[in-house]
Amino acid sequence: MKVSREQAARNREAVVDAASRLFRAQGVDGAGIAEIMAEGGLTHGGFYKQFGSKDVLAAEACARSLERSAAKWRGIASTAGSNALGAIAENYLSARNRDAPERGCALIGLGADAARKGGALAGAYRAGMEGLTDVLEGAGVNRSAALARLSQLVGAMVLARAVKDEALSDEIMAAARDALAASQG
Amino acid sequence: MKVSREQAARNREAVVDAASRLFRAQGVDGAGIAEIMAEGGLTHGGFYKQFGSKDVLAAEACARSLERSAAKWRGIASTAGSNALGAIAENYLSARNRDAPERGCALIGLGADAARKGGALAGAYRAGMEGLTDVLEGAGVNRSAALARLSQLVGAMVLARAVKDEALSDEIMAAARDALAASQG
DNA sequence: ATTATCTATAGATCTATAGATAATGC
DNA sequence: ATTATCTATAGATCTATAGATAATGC
Repeated sequence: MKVSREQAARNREAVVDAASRLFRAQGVDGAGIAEIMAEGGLTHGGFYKQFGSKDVLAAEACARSLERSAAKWRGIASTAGSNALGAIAENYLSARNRDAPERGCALIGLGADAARKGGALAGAYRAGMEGLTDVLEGAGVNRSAALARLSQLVGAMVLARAVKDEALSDEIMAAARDALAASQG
Repeated sequence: MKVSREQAARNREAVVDAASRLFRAQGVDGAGIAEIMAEGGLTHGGFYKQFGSKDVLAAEACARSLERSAAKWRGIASTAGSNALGAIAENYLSARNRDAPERGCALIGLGADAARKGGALAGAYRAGMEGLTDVLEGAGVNRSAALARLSQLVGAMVLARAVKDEALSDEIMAAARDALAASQG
C-alpha cells in the first residue's frame, strides 16, 4: 500500500490538480473529498495525511490555478504589444472559457466560496487576484484602470455563465470585449 | 394546525422572502429547507405543499429579488437625471451592499448557483438580468454599453466580496465607480 | 370534507477520524 | 521502524415523503 516519497509527492500534486478542476467546476462544497481523491487515483481515507483540512486544499488549488492564469496572461501580453488588454479580453471572454469552467478562471469558479468561507481560501484568492492585476499593470495599465478592467472581465464571465442562454451570453461577452478594446485603444 | 387561506398566502410570501435572503447570503446549497421554513415561522414538513422543489423556490426568490433591484434602480435613475449610471454605481458599489449579501444584489449572490444548477433558477436569473439591463437602457445607455457596465458592476462586487481585505476591496469598488462615472460623463 | 401544517423518518450525502495493511527506506 | 494508503465508520448534515393533526370553509 505504501509508495515511495517521490510517488507520494506526485500523488499529492495530482490531488491538488483534481481539486483545482473540480472546485472551479462545482464549487468547494460541490466536490467531495472522496471524489477529488478518486480523481487523483486514491481513496478518501488518505486525505488528511496530506492536507490539514478541505479549506487548506481549496486554498492551495486556488493559488495554483491563479498563478497559472497569471503566467498565461503574461504570455499573451508579451506577444500582443500595445494591445495587451484587448488580447487578454479576447482570450478570456470566449465561448471556450465560458463552457469549460473546470479549466476556466478561478476568480469566477471560486469567488462565491472565497466570499462566504473566507479563511485560507480567501487569502489565496486575494493574492491570486493581485497577481493578475500586476500583469495588467505590467502591460501599461494604471492600477485603478487595471482593477476596473479586471472587474469587467470577471463580471462578464459571471453573467455569461449564469444566464444559460447562448445568444445573450455571447452578447454579454462581445459587449465587454468591445468596451475593453475601446478603453485601451 | 391549519390556518386560513389568507394566512397561508402570507406564510408562503414569508418563505419566499426568507429564501431570498438566505440563498443570497449562503447560496442555494448553503441554506436548508428547514432553516428557510423556520425563518418564515414554519416547520420544514410543510414545504412541499407550497413548492414543487427547492429549485422552484430558488427561482421564485431570485425573480422577486431582481425585480426589487430593478425598481430601486429605476428610482435612482429617475432622480439622477443625466448621471443615472454614475448614481446607480455609487449606490451599488458601496460597503453597505458589500457587507450585507443577504440584502444585496442577487446577480452576485446567485450567479454561481444559476451557472451550475441551470433549471428554473437560471431562467429567473436571465430574466432578472435583462430587467436590470432594460433600466440602464431606459436611462439612455445603449444596449452594448449597458451590458458592459452591468458586467463591471457585477465583477467589482464579486471581487470586493471575495478578497476579504477591506483596503483592497474599497480600492476595487472605487476603481469601478471611477470607470463607470467616466464612461457616461 | 378539505387542507395547511406538524412530527417523524427514509435514504443519501458529507467531513473527519480510527485502526489495519503493506511497502519503503533506514 | 516508519509511513502512505486502505477499509470502515461515527456523527452530522440534507432533500423529500408519509402519515397524523386540527382548524378552516363548505
